[in-house]
Amino acid sequence: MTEREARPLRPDMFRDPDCSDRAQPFRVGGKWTAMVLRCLEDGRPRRFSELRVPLHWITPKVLTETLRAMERDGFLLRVVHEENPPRVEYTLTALGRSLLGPLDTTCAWARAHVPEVTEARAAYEGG
Amino acid sequence: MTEREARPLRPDMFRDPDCSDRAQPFRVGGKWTAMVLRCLEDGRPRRFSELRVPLHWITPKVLTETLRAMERDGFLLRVVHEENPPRVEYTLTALGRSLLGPLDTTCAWARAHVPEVTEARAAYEGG
DNA sequence: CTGTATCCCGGCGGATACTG
DNA sequence: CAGTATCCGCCGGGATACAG
Repeated sequence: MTEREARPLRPDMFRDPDCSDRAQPFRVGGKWTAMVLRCLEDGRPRRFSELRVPLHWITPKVLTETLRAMERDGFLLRVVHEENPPRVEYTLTALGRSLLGPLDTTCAWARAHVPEVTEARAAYEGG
Repeated sequence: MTEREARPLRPDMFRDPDCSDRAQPFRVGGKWTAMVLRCLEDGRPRRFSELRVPLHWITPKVLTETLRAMERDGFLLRVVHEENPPRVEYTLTALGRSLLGPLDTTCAWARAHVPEVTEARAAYEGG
C-alpha cells in the first residue's frame, strides 16, 4: 500500500444522528427563526402583531408555527396576560440569547463574503 | 404618548433582501453542505465515490446537486483528470475554508446547548 | 388581538435505473 | 468511476377565511 493511497475518510464520521455536524449547524430553525431572534434581542417583550410588522406581514399561521417551535425548544417564553382584549408577549430565554453569538458570527461571515459568492455565481453562469 | 408605548420595531428591519439577517444565517446551504465541508477540511482532494462513504451512501443525484451548488457558489473546486477510468477530485477553495469558522462556532453551540433543547422539548411534551 | 382551520403549491431530498 | 435520467413523496411555507 503506497503512501498516496492512504487516509480514506472514516465511514462513521457522521454516524451519530445527534452529532453536532449532522445537527445541520447551518440549518438551525426555519426560515424566520433568525429574524425573530433579532426582533427580540433587545430584551423588550414583543406582541404577536408587533412582530408581524418587520417580518413582512408573515401570515399568522406561519408566525404561530415559528413561535411555537421556538417555545418548544426553550428559546423563548410565551406569556399570556389575562385581559380583554387578550395580550400575549414573547421574550427570549437565556438559551435563546445564547443563539445570538453564533448568529452574529454567521452574519459577520455573510457580510464579509456574500459579495464573493455573488461573483462566483456570475462567473459560473458566464462559463 | 407615554413612555411605555414607545420603541416599536422598525418595519424595515429586514427590508433588504440581501441583508445578512435575511440571508438565513442558520440555513446556509442544503442538508449535506456542512458534512461535505467536514469531509474536505483537511485539504486532501476527495473523489466522488470517496465522499459517498461517510455520507451514508447519499444517492449520486443528491451528492451531485450538493457539489454543483457548492462549486457554483465558489466553495469548492472540481478538477477532472483525463484518464481512463475517469477521476474527478474536489477541493475546498479559500472561500469554502472561510466557512469553517462559522461552522465551528455553531457546532460548539450545538455541543454546549443541544441537551438543554432536548430537555426543553421533553418538558414541553410533558406539560 | 391572537390566533385556528383549510387548502394549496413548489421544491428538496430520495429511490431506482441507466450511460460514457 | 462518475455521474444522468425519471419519478415521486413529504413538508415547509403561504393565501384565505374564520373564531374566541
